[in-house]
Amino acid sequence: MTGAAGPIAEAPETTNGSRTADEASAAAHLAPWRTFLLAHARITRRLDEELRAEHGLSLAEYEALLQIAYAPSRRLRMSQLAERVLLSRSGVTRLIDRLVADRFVERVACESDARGAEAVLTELGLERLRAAARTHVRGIDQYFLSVLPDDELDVIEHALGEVADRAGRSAIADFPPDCTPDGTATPTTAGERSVIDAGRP
Amino acid sequence: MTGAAGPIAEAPETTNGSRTADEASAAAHLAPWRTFLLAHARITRRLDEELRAEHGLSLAEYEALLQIAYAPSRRLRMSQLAERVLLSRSGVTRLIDRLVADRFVERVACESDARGAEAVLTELGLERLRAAARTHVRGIDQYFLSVLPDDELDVIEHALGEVADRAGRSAIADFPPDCTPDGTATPTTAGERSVIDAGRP
DNA sequence: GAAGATTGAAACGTCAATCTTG
DNA sequence: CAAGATTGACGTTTCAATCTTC
Repeated sequence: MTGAAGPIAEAPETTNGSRTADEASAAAHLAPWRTFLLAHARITRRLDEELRAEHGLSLAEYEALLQIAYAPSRRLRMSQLAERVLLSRSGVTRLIDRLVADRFVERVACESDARGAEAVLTELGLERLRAAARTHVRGIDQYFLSVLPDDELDVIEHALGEVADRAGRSAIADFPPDCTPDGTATPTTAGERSVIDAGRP
Repeated sequence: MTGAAGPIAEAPETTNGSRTADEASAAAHLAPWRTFLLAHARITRRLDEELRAEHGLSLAEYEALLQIAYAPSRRLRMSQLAERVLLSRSGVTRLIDRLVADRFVERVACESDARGAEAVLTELGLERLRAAARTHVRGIDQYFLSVLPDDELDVIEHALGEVADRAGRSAIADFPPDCTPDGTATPTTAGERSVIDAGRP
């Protein structure tokens, strides 16, 4: 397990029975991460497809409408919307452009701060949102919530909350906890480590 | 909890003390899903930023190189690559275009099937991959694996595997398990249900 | 005709620069 | 000058159409 050769080792196909034990432990270690990626990609795609097919809304558009609907007076400042839908400011500007073109939202100047703009949900937008919500709730239940027992959902919520929190702290500054200049980094993800170590004599 | 008014109810601000109990149970029910989205967005962005900054590779490019490297003879058919990196066929064509331009990959005709093309990792590509793998492994450890105890990782892997599986089955056909034509759907995601129910007299 | 791969057109998102207002 | 929002230029990804080979 130490001098892991793995599939990226120098010798093309065999060095000494690599591709069995190493490969297994590698896959096992990376598995949670790849499963996480796969689950996200699949569900997200499903929800998006179903919303488009049944209501002509992308998932991003739906989530924007929902966030606006949840805000007081059904209106929300652009930058706050950006935070809630995980998009850049300019991304939100353009998303709202589309929703305005569809008459689901109106863009109005902010009274208290003339620099600001607010997105206000229209009656038409609310109707569309209500219809789309059925589809979206059904999808989340079908593909996520109803698939898992409550205790597993609890673990996921807690664990991924921890994860999101860890990844959310300042981009720079908490960088080199296990990354040393001389290359004595301490990666523990066995699978890809073979990629790293393979080049060493 | 039944006639939930929620924040999307007809009356602008009050109907009967909505926005406390309803709001709380709504948020609680949706929380695992939103946490899942947030965690994915944050980690993915971090990994991508770090790979770009330290090695000039996007996360997608890195993952493509890795998949090719893991394949026998370090070569992979385009369509197989598409499956493994969760991209469309045309997406992969263009991704490989970039990697070819960077000299990390060569595109060669498939011997056994003249329709096919294979992406072959170059020596330069392997070197870059090895360097980048350090960064990537460090990131996954730092933001994901090392954040969680093993038993939670096990739950996540198992649970999200289940989820990915459920969302991976045929797009059509397994649609209407809890969606009836007359609108008696059974959404259980309390939060957004208020959006749905609010319009009813 | 079906499958593998590529291409053109378009959708969507980001960064950097800009404009306006605080 | 800092903050909110928008715009222009650009990169990436997808869909639909196409070309080639099975």
